[in-house]
Amino acid sequence: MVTITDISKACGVSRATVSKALNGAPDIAPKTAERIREQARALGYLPNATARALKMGRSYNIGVLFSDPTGSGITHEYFSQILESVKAEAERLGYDITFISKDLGAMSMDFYEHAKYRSCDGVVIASADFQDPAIIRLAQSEIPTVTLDYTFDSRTSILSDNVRGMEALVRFVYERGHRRLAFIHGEMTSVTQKRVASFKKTCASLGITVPGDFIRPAVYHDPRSSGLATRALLALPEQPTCIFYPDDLSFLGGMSELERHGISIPKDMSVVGYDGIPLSQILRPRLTTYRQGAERMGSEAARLLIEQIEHPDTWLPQSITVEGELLEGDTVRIIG
Amino acid sequence: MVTITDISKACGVSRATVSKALNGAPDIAPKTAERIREQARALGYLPNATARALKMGRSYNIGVLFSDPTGSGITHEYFSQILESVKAEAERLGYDITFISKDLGAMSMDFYEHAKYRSCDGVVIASADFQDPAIIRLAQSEIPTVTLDYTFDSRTSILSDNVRGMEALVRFVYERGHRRLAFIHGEMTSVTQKRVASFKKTCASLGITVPGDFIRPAVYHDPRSSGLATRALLALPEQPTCIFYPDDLSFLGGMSELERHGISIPKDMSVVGYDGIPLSQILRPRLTTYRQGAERMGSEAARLLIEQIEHPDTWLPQSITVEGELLEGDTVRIIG
DNA sequence: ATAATGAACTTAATCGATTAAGTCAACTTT
DNA sequence: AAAGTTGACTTAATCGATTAAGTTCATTAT
Repeated sequence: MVTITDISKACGVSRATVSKALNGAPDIAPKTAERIREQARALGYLPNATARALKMGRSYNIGVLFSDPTGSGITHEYFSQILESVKAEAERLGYDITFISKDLGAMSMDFYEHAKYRSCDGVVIASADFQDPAIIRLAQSEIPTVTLDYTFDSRTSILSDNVRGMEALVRFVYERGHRRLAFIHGEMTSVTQKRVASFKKTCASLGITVPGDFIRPAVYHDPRSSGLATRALLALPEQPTCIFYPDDLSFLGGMSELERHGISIPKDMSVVGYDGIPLSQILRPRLTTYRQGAERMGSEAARLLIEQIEHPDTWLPQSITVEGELLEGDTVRIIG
Repeated sequence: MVTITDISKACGVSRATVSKALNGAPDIAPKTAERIREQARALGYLPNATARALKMGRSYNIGVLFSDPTGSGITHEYFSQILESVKAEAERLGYDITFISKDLGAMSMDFYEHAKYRSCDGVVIASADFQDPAIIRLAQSEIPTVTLDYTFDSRTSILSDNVRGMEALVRFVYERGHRRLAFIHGEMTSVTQKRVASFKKTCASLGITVPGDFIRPAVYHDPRSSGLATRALLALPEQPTCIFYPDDLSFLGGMSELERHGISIPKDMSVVGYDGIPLSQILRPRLTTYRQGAERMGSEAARLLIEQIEHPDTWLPQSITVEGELLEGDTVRIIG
């Protein structure tokens, strides 16, 4: 491995001079600096991030936390989009990313300890159980964090516009004549609460009454569970004309169930999804859904985290809401 | 930050003793070791991976390289499954993972330089252009590597059983009476070559003649391109009875195109995919496809890489082929 | 009683890079 | 000419942990 010592010997200067020259310090003669840089290139010198991190107390490495209780965090298209854009933005700003998990090999550590152990300059908490004490500990620690879709007190977060998204969907189907709307929702997280509340509120403001059994619990990203919820809806004496699914993938479970009953979309039943993953627009019929700005959420998360890392003293916690957009597919029939 | 120095002061011993005690060195009196461990716990001591890496020349960090030219490496379900299982296995063995990319912030470095810069103990090359000189440089460097779905000379690799997979699919549709098979394939990588060769060979051995225009080029994971290829096939005077798609996602493009022509699956046209991503089994009709053992490929990649890292002198390059399985969906009609 | 052995530590160097403080010669200022 | 200033370096400490090579003292062997 070529180190600054090798360069210093080759150039006949001290290691300090080499370090300064390579970092553009002002007290190095231009031609010395040039000679040093030339040698560094010739020898194939690469700075050692580890040594630099140790001395500077900055690793230029940020942690990313995906702790889906179901264990399939990054395999969901929505989250992998977020990961991809966090990664891209972080790299653009000179940071690498490392996954933060519980338990590393034999040592058992929690998220906070793992982040410290790896000297992460900050952590993006992308998908997690925000009630988990280990998550709370991390979010309340001295480590800069940015959470996605959840806000901890006095901490920075990136939020998807769940309230407006749901409102847009309800208005969209309302305008197409639907009055009997059923909503299958995911686990009762804060996001879900916002969506349910927005669904109810928008319905109410439009004069739509939603029967209690039109609101059905299911599990996010689980076609089976939304299939069951769909079946329950179909068993009701009076059926909805449009079903809201917790997310695009869940819609697929509903789709199979509807098919099994010989119900065709959108002729016999209208449906809308949520997320707007690329798949939703490849499917036929194209799903009407609300596309969350996953890409922007990821890049904003990385950007804000790094700003916070680089200006810790002047940092003011903030929440950014990233707007999405309604994708008008072919799964909502016009009634009347 | 609590360091071994703090512990050494609290216990009235030298830092060396603390280090040894915490690492279970044999020359520390059991009760001293216990006292030190007790203090470490009480003070909330966490080892510093950075310092340890600097001294030991081992970072317990492995790089993962996903460099899809289309830029959407990890957002594909197949690759995100691999990533997830590489991550899980690496963590189980005490390693963290860091993404390796070209260009980090202002510094421009290639993959090899990036891996060195971060002191990665090894790199899993999961998805890349294996002709890229930067990839070749990394794969031929002194850094331990494991490649997926490609073998560099004298290097370890994990291969998916493309030959057997394709053979299984051809035999499957053959047994159901199909004799006119069309194959839409992806970009001509080594994987594609294997699949095309296996397709042709199996057809030949079964006495099936494949017209030249039944073999169509497209692009992996691109529904649009496979849609176009599908259209071209439908324009032929004599059409196939079964279309092989390059992958499950590409099938979706074909599906839309077939639908547009009023062709129903599998009544009017049979199809098979490749990959066996979870989505393929959620769709209706369930896709007949060959499931690659993405999960095992990822965990084997991590396992072999780490073995290689930990026993560099006795390491013999090897290639492991991970078997997949045919998923019998509902997209192949029985003829006759 | 003296030497040898071994257990239980400590000393000090080291990994690679950064940086505050110091040195020294050349140049200005008065 | 003496004093001050500046430019261009060097010295040496430091980040936190590891480890080869001592050191010390108690115990055992001869």
